Amino acid sequence: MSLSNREIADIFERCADMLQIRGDNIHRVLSYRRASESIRAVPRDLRAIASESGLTDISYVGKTIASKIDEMLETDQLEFYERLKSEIPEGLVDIMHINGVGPKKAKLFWDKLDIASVPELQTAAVAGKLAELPGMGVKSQQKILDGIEALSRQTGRTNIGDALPAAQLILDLLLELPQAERGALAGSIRRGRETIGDVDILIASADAAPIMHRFVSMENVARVLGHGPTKSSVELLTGLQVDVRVLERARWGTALNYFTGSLAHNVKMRQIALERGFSLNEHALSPVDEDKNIIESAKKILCESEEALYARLGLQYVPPELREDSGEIEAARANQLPTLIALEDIKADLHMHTTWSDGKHTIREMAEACIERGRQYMVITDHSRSLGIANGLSIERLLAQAEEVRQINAEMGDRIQILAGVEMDIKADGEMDYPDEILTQLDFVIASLHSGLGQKREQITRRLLNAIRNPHVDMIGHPSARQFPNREAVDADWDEVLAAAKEHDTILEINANPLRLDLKPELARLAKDRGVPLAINTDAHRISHLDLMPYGLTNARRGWVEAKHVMNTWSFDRFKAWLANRH
DNA sequence: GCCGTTTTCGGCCCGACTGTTTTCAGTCG
Repeated sequence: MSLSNREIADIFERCADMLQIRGDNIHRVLSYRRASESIRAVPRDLRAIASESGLTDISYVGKTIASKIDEMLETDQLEFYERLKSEIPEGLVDIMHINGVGPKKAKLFWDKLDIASVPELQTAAVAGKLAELPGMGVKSQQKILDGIEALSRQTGRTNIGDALPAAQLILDLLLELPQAERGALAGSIRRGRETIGDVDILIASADAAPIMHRFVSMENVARVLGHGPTKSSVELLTGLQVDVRVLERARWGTALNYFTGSLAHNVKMRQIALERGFSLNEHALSPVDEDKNIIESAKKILCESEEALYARLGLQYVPPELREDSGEIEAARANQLPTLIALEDIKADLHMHTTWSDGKHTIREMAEACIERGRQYMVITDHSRSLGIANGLSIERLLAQAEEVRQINAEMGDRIQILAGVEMDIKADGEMDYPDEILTQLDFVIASLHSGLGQKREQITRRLLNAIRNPHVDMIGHPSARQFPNREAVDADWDEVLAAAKEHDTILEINANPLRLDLKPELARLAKDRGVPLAINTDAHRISHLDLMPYGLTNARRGWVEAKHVMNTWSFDRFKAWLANRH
């Protein structure tokens, strides 16, 4: 066994927590946190990076952390972490993750009451022992009990497909108030992350009280976590936490930028502001003196729009999806940000299901729905015979379906072009689910992994390569097969997979379903950098799923993908010519 | 512990809110 990127990132995160409890320098703690986040986002195997350009190429990985990574890759453990564990009980890290408890409180409980786990803390709280501690009281004790309960209720982060509609409803509700001048979603939901910790909403208004009141008294509020004059937080009945902040319209640009994040992006923004003689916060750009102290007498610069703020700092406007400190600041400075793909660029959907397998609507119904959504062409791609659970198509049924697709396509005239395809299983042994002579009779073939997802890297990689090298396979569907919340991406050698896809001109899909979003952004970025053709598809199993396309677009944008990288932005004639050339 | 379009040393965000305080500490984002 060898440690994965994720496991290594987890270890660094726990190191940061323990160092913080121990009271180490906060910037040292932050270094470990930043390194952890950075490693988590790396799409390639750390081992490959170590043997090539070197681990310090990863941002926030310096000499010390690089050598710690090396140690983990070689020995599967980290001496530094083991030492910390002998010093700080691991349970304190869990305690620190309770809402309302930080490193100081965790250490206090350990020092004074010898508490080293969440259950012990709960017992002490129920017995009323926490309230007797210095700086604590009955309310703090109750808050901790609530926090423990919330922790057990919550399964972590919320998928964007659940969070976004819920957030949008609340925003719309607040914007109905006459006092609300404008409003927006901020935070990770605006950046389009796959999962959301909590929802941030900003409202511009000169009269905050009615907005705060309306927000905390919504009918779907489970409990009010905070209710101040300009900021309130609630937990919804679904367990999702939502924060609303009210601010002056004149400060909208700085505030929206600040609360959109990411933290790492904001840090860089502030650095650039300082270079230009300003301290930047959510309220304004404030002129500073040589010692970087704010000059109180100087006039502060307010920004009513984000565009104005970026312009003030000499930067191109950075779309929210790029704000992860992964090169966007440098690109904005050099005026070299990409023109990200947008929904209007999409001309087709290359992956959808019908009643022939596990879809809910007929070919004709899906076609009409695609026409309504402005698609110029589409591919019907039901499941193949091995996927029995999804009513996969036998060879006879597959060919009969292709016949029906062509018939309906003829009926549709020039309203839309429908191609006959299939989503074929890459079987667990690496074989394709249909023989070549059947595949030649189809217009478009997707190959996907649906089984044997826990196989070892060599085996998964070999299966993907088999599919990519098959001359009849045009696209790999949801290549990593990850699914939120519980199914991890398969372990594959993505360097090899991308190289093969490039060589054989095989499309890798960006699956738009919010439970998949696969390729993930980091891999999509790597793929387009290496010249691999991409496509963004809904994988619709019913008409309403066709509207999930924007999630795929957002995911692609997070991978710096432009329209020119994506095949289903092509005209039908160009796409058809590409297919003809392949087959 | 990391980082460098002022730098290889000296920075690294800080304001709102809560609960405990009686002027502030801790947490959060």
